[in-house]
Amino acid sequence: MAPPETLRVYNTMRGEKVSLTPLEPGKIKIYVCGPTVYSYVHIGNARSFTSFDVIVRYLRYRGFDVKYVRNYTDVDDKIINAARVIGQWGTRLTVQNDGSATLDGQPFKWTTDGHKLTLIDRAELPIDLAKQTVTLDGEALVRQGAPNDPIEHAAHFVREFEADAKALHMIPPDVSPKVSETIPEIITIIEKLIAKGVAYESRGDVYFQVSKYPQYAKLSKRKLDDLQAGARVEPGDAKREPLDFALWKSAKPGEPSWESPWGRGRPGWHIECSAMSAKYLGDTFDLHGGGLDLIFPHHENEIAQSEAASGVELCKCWMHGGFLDLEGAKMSKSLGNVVRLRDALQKVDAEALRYFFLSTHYRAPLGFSDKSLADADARMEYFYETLRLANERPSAGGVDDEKHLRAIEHEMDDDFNFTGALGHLSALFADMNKQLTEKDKGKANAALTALKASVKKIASVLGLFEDDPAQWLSRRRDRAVKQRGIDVAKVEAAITARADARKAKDFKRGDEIRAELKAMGVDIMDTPQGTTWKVTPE
RNA sequence: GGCGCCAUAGCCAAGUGGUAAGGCAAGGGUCUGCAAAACCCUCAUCCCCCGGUUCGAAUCCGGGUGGCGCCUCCA
Repeated sequence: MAPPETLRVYNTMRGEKVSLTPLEPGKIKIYVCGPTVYSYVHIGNARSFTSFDVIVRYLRYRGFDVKYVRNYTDVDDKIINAARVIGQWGTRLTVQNDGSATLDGQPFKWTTDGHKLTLIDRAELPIDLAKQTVTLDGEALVRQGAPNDPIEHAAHFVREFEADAKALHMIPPDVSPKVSETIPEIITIIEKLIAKGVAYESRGDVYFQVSKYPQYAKLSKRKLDDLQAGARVEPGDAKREPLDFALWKSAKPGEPSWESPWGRGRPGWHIECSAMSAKYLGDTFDLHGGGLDLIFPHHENEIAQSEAASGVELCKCWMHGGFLDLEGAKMSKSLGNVVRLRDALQKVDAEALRYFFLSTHYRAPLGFSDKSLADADARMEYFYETLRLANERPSAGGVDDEKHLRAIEHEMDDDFNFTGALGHLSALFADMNKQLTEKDKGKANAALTALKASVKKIASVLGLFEDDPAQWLSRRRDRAVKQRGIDVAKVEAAITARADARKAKDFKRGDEIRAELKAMGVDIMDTPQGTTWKVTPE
């Protein structure tokens, strides 16, 4: 399929939807700001990455040759801090995913005010834990046996991220560069900026001089005067002007550092993305993605650095994903209202979580709640139950389904309107169910074959329906059984007893048994193949 | 304080000038011994409020109210 001419994308720089015109016909180069790997990703992060996952999948579905780069920030203050905490307490302190924690094998209590993890009830220990606080941005993330090496700490959480991403059915990017592996390129860019007179060295640090770059803040549309007012100067900073930001930070003891023309040190936060995107995508590329919170200062600084260095536009179109909200507030590690992805995946199926993410447009806020998750899970059950029945039918040719695919493409072509597409997906499944009850089986099977083919195509875009339906349904039931503490043997005995009662025409007893099971959360279905049962998760 | 986003039925949520997708819930029906599942029907004369532009606005403009975000680390 030839890539369409009509695809429109909301460009934050312009504040409106623009036609996606690739720099090179048929090819799209996209850079997505990846995670800072100091702890586990939360579902807010996951929502954003899932959005770009579907966007990349759709661009490929549409026939574009996509090069997808998503970095890991593995050199950063947060990582250094997290590793330091672990170095201090080492293997003695662990906090499990369920919130329980131990110190030297003994359970202890902890609280968090959103910024600090406070250990309580353990004043007798060598460290005065009654007063001691751990600044981990609300994340009680301490893993057993972690060494006090920030790079190793980061590498560990890269692996954890990759496991989580895979569990959420995300496609891997073509390139996942790391800061620690891009140091030479970072140094080269900084040298270029110094040579051009927009950056300067000061006491082993290097800063970007914002006043030398007149277009600064064109993405976030701020006025320099306003920024000036709120600018913060750290005590240790050697900036010329408050708005200047660090490209290179001189090494402090215990921090990872590399040799540079300015002495040992490490890169500032923003320069890495400039270096990595240039290295893998060139000076100008098509799409740049990230969360809304990255607009300022991260992307703003990225633009300033890259464009000052290269003299050309960094990116044709800036895409920003909306936040995931928990009880009306943005989910973020610094607020402490965090649900980790891996914890969410314990409670709900990965595809149900994906469906939930896609149920609101990628730029809009998405409210997370147990109910919204349960709704998504119930919807996935409907889809999979339909597919299970449809898969029992033999394939038959002769019919095409264009209607649903075209409708979904129409939605997706308009700024990746996942949610609009999902509306048409409902129509597709309703059609499948109609065909499943159609009297003319031959005709129905031909229609179902075409509809199943459409589902398969859409599945590849949404990252849904990748499981075998029967297995998916079975896993869902297993999880619900476990959650509700249901005794499977008891359920099956009850079903047998009911079958006996029904055989004896004792429908009253049969219905009593049904009611008893219902009270346990078990629904039974009488089918031509016998009685089956299902459990709705709590 | 500065900048920006949002406000659609009981709930969630698409829809950026042409007369309100979809899902959940609810009510009715078909099927079933009864159920479940599925399917069908019903469910916003109207899109926070006020004013304006227009033949025509949920959609554009101005004002107001309410919520959120960024301005410090953040997807």
